[in-house]
Amino acid sequence: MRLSTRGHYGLKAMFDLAQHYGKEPIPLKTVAERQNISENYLEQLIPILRKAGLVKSVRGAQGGYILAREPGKITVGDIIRAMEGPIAPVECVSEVEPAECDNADICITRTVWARVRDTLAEVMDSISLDDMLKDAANLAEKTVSQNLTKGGA
Amino acid sequence: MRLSTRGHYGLKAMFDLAQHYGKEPIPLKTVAERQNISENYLEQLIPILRKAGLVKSVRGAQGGYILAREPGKITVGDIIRAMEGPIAPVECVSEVEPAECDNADICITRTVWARVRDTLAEVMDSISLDDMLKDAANLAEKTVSQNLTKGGA
DNA sequence: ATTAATTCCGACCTAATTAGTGTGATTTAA
DNA sequence: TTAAATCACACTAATTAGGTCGGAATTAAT
Repeated sequence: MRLSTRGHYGLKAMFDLAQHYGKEPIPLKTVAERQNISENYLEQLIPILRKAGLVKSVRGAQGGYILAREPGKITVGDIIRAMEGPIAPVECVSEVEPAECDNADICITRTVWARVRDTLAEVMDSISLDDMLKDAANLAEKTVSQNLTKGGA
Repeated sequence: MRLSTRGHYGLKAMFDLAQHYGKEPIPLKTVAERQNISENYLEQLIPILRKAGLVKSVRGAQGGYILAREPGKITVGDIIRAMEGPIAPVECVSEVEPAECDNADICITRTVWARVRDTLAEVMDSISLDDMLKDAANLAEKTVSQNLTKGGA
């Protein structure tokens, strides 16, 4: 039940773009450095996000990438589906084109996986990049107050 | 976000043992045939379940496997953890021995994965083999009434 | 005692996937 | 014109997935 680095790095990159969301495109090199990902590898991953319509690219000098929509309108689910394919603990309950199974009508494990799939989709679709930005802000605030407490007294 | 066949087959096998739970051990061959799994492969998987304390084996002729506890006391989570290792969408939020990460304190994607992990664990831990047996009974009943409707009229 | 059914154990195999690296062409702002 | 970028494609090493195979050890039934 593990994600590949594709999904992991994909979310990291998208979150980075969200943190620096504006009019200026962000070069991949910058994202790779900030997120500590191999630039070459990220260069191979980002077309997936582009083809999925999640980022826009600007070619040439001063070019880079920008989120295709506001951070509030991109969810973790969007990103993971793009990077890892449809959510499907097992093929026979894939969100798209579920594999045929001879005894699907009596298979109980199948209903278990369907429930897992739905739960997974629900939580991923419920978190947007904007939610993550807010979390980051909260976390930063707490860290500051912790530091104050530590440093103070 | 996909399960390997290990988890998939593991649950199938355990469900089969639950469906025929009693005093008599069930030979692996029977389970493999009923669940349509390669016997050789299942033979390689079942020791994992045994070592995890989920099934007991009886050697020799008329031997086989029995659930180590009542179906109500074995959950999907137990089985999946045994077959696939600790639940962890990414290593840094593994249920056991999470991998060290230099910037864990400020990493927001990490909190996302932790939430996914908890959701996943929650749903898997909430379903026991006994629940699955009950589902199967309900499903069978509906199928019968459907058949009656179809055949009748 | 023998046989047949069964678990148990470990070696082996092939194909696919993962997680990259590397090279170089193309585009474009400065 | 140059330097900073995206873009496209080929290559690779290591790991995992999903098995197969052969045979030893155990034990109920005959």
